[in-house]
Amino acid sequence: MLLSPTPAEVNEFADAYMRGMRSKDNVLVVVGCCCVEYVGRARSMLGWGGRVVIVKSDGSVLVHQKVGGAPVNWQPPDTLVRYRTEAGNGISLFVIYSYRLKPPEKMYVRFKTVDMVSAHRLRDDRTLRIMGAESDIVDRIMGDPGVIEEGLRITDREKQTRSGAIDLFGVDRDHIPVIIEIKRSQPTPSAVLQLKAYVLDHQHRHTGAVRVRGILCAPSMPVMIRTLLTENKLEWRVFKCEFEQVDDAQSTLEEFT
Amino acid sequence: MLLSPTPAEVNEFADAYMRGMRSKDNVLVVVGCCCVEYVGRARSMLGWGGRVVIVKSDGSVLVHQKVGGAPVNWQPPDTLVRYRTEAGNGISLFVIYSYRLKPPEKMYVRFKTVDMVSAHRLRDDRTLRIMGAESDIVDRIMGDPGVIEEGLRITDREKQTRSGAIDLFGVDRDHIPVIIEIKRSQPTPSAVLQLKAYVLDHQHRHTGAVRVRGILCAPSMPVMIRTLLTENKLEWRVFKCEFEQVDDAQSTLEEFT
DNA sequence: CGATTGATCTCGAGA
DNA sequence: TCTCGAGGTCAATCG
Repeated sequence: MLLSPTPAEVNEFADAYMRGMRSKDNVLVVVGCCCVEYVGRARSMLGWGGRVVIVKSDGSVLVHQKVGGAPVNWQPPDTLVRYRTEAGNGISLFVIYSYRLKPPEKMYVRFKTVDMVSAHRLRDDRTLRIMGAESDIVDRIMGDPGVIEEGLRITDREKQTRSGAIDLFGVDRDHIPVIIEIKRSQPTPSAVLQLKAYVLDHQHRHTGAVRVRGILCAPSMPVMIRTLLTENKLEWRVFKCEFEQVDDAQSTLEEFT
Repeated sequence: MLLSPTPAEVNEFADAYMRGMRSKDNVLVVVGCCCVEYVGRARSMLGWGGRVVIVKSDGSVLVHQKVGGAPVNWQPPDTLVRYRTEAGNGISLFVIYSYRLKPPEKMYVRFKTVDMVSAHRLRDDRTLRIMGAESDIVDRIMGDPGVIEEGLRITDREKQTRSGAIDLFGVDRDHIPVIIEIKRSQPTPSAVLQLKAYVLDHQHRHTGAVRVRGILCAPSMPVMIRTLLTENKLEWRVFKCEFEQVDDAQSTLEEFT
């Protein structure tokens, strides 16, 4: 860790900690006044300002401004990273240069001052375990079909068809078959096409005047999607699954006053 | 900046630098062994491991593992952040707790050891200037319609229809109306549907035997998309905007050997 | 390897 | 405030 180092010192430091095979677990953090230039699938320029830059040994580079959840500039993993010093306008600069070929893109992060640079060996073999995926929502609806429609009864889950797997299959209160397609995020037109394919497939297999309902179930339903559904004689339900517990919301709010 | 501080010291440090109105420009960086719990739109758990955590004064919290371009856990801007110490299993923990109401989600980052904590005042009023967005490509084509087709004349940009906004609208050399949909990245089936909707909408409004052409313009055109376009009597043009300079690609490659 | 799909997407424009 | 579409989307999965 160095405080207010010269460009040459940062350069030496970065090379020392991020080069070689032993650096697999290492991460570099640089805080200072820099500008950023990106050329690749698009092109961008960011003028001088204080930022936090993270370089990971897998090649990821992240440039964070003081605001915003996303990096203002970045390179993805498997990018080649090199450290340099540059002489510009009489002052010396520390440069993080990153480059990759597919697609061809490069990024320059040029520091005119560095407040702090530090390297850290991160020992970490854990991966994120996440709950609330589409399958979990299917579980929830199987457990309580009433959230979709009164009198609905689910008979199959992940029912296989030649078009793929139907999320849920059942019958409504009038004994009419219902095909339900579930999306945990905002549905796309392809979700409508998918549902339509299931319905058509079911009608083909049960040749005759069998009526089949198709319902798209998602947390939101854009107008374009509603139009597509209506055109295809399909239905929709807006359903969102919340995981937040209400119990400590109150006490939490009090704490934040 | 503190090296190997106790949980109480980190807590005091974080509070001191991140509280109050003067901290608007401040960013906190914490490196250490932590675990993360998230509950909200989904739910997740991440076991103990070394990570880099960034807290911005706009409320953003980012948890980065040693690999990957995206944070493993995060909270977006406008999240409320509080620092605490917790006693767990005989050891003391430093905790970054963040919470927001819409949508309700919370995240706990619990540190059992902290290698380094630092706070930085980032002076930065610059915003990213980006070139090559979809609108820039639309500009480019407006300036030189010939890249799409000889004799094409553009009459409208962002022309509003009931189905949404058409990127470009014009007439070809035979005075036949042309609707152009532009994608800066690989087109999806929904782009075809969108274009089809515009064409149908135009035909509905101008009832009669008015012929309208629809052209999808993108940097690549997968076979499936070509099939869909053909089925819908639509056309396509492959058009890509290059930004990469070839000049230093060679020298760059040599440097990385 | 490219093609497709989901995401705690993020972010910004427009109603 | 909410909706909706674009993104240097990213990242995982599938053929």
